[in-house]
This record gives sequence, structure tokens and C-alpha cells, in this order.
Amino acid sequence: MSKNVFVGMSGGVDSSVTAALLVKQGYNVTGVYMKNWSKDLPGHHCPWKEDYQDAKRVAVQLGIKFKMYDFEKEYRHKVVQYMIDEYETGRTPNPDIMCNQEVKFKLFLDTAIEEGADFIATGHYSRVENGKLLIGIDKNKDQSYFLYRVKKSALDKTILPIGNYEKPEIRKMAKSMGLVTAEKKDSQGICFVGQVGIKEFLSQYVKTSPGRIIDQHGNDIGEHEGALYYTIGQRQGLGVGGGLPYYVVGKDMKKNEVYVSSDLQDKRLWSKELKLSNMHWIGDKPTDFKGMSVRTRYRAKLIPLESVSQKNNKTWQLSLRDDVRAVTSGQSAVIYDGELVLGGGIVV
RNA sequence: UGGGAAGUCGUCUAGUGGUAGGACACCGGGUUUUGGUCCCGGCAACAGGGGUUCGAGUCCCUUCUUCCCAG
Repeated sequence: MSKNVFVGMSGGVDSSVTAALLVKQGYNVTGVYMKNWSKDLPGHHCPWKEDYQDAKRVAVQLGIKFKMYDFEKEYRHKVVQYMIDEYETGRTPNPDIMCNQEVKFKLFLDTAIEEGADFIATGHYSRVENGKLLIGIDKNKDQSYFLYRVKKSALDKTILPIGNYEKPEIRKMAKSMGLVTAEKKDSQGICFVGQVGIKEFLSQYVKTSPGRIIDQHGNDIGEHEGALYYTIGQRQGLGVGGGLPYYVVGKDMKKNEVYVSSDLQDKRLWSKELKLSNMHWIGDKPTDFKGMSVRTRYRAKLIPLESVSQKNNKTWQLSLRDDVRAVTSGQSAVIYDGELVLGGGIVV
């Protein structure tokens, strides 16, 4: 009796090939389109219907069962609301990490299991081996960063088939199998919501007012549209020109002020020490961090850790070997031991 | 409105007689399952009016505007 696998199919190439590989491997595969967002936003059409149809077409091509799970309500609560709340307090959240934690590897998993699945699968470029999360073979596409908050119990039920391949191979396989999504452009932007600018998205849900932009000398150099829209390291969107580019180096939500600097060496732009909260370890809490490293954003290079210490129940402190640019509160720092993802936390 | 200085793309600025270049911003594209970064391309100016000159952003006159020092 072959095992039942429910594959999250987004209508993109990666999840299409994921499903195809599982079929080849002899699993009894069911494709599932998760409908997490369907609302159009000003100037942007939500592509959920097209994506759904692409996923469905691939399912038909592969001859697998196909269904849709409607998680809109939960996604709105667990992901979108979280995102809005974080921005309102001045942080810069990573909604896709929350989406994986709460929706794909919890809600989807639970629902699938309830409906008879033995495993779930997704099109992430990462690997699961013996309940451990590893980076993808394609180091350039490795998406383990987005998965560090997934529980071990969920990983035990998870298959990530394309983590063993390089992206170009996936494209090639899709083409040779004649999948309709073979040439489809990779999706970007907030998971499910589409390539809506974050500002346009947030502006639908929060109210903001203009405030001052202050440079490194304390000069008022312009007006912004609301401090919450800006994030550390940001250059575009300030509307302030002249000479060198300005980067956001800080903000004060109470005063509604955004601080910028045209000095790339500005201390506020670089961090060697990170304070993390909401730590999550996939396996046991590590006791020794020798030789381990940390990643502070997707696709960024790993920085060796000098030391890691737990300050109290909530806070951990990491010392890095090198300075990292634009570490931002609300973003995630993920700790790696070579290819192994140990866990991580949210930057305070 | 007394004296001085200055007015070049939205902004900062190069260019002191031969038909205006760069940077930033902005717009578009590329990279990217977060924000952001980064890469490529594009848009765009000589404050107005007179002169001198074969030819003026560059010299002269004038108007306007701004800044500084004096009030």
C-alpha cells in the first residue's frame, strides 16, 4: 500500500515538479491548492484563480487527485494581522515565515492528516532528513531560512522532494514532462498575496500620517508618508535626492520620524551583536555553538558565530564574526550548523 | 529698498566661448517566495529679457529670485 502524500500546489513550477516527483516515486499523491488570499488590491489583481487553474491543470496532467483548501480566514488572522501589528509597532516582520509556521506546516498539515494523508509535501528548496531540516542542494535557492520555525513533529510528516535538485534542473524536468507551468515566471512578493508593494498593501489596513526625515547631522531633509512604511537599510522611496543616496538607519514611531544617513559606514546600519526573542529550536536546544553560523535574511551568506548566550527566558544574544548590514527588528535570524538548520529567533 | 555673493535636470553638482556630463531622486526592467539590498535602462536643466560674438551656460546690460553682512 503506497503512502498518501498531500502536496501543496501553488500553481508554480516548483510545486508542480514536486508533485510530479512524488508520483514518480510511487506515492499516492493528492494535489491541494491553498486559497489563502483572493482579494484584489488597488492597482493589483490577485492571481489566485489563475494559480488555482494552473495547479489544477498540472494535477490533471499528472493524473492525481486535486482539491482546494480555503484558509483565507486563518491566513488573514495568523499572517496578515501579525504583519500589520508588527509594522504598527515599528518592526519589519517576515510574513512568509509566519505563513509556513502557522498555515503550511500546521493548518495544512493537520487538515491533510485528518483527510488521510501520511505526509505532506511542498516545493521548498530544502531537505528533511530524519526529522532534521537541511539546506537545499541548490545553495543559491535554498529556502530553509523561511522554514526555521516549523516544528520537528511537522517535519517528521514532511517531504521536500525538490530540495535535492538545482533550480535549472527543475525547470528542465518541468519542460520535459510538458507541465503547463514549465515556463511560468517565479512568483515573488508576500506569499499568496502577490507582487503588491508592501506600502500599497499596508495602506489598506493602517492609517498613517506624514512625518519628518532627519539625516545624520540632525537636519530635516524631507517628508515621509508614515514611519511604519520604512525599514532599516531602505534606500528607495524616501524621495530625497542630492549627492549620495540616503539609507534609513532608524525610526521613532512615537515621533513619527525616520532617520537616514548618506554614510554607508554609519554605525546604525551595521550590527555585530544580535538580540533575539521568540527562539525556536527544531530539535533540542543546542548547548554548544562552536562552528555554527547565522543568516539574517533570505539568500544572505552565513556569518560565523563568535558566541551565543541566553540572557533570560526570552532573550538570546549572538555575537557575530562580521558586521551585518541592516539587521532589522522583526526580521529573523536563523542559526545553521553547516547544512543543518537548528532554529532561530526574531530580532529584537 | 545700503553693501556683498549667487542663480545649470525635482535635488546636489561638472562645465569660464564651440551646440550641457555625472550623482541622488523618480520611472521602467532584472535578481529575490518577507521587508530591504543590489544590477541594468530611461526621464529630465543652463531663472527671464536684451546685447557682444561666426558661435554664450560661460562675456556685458537689465529684470526677477535667493543667500550673507549691514539695519
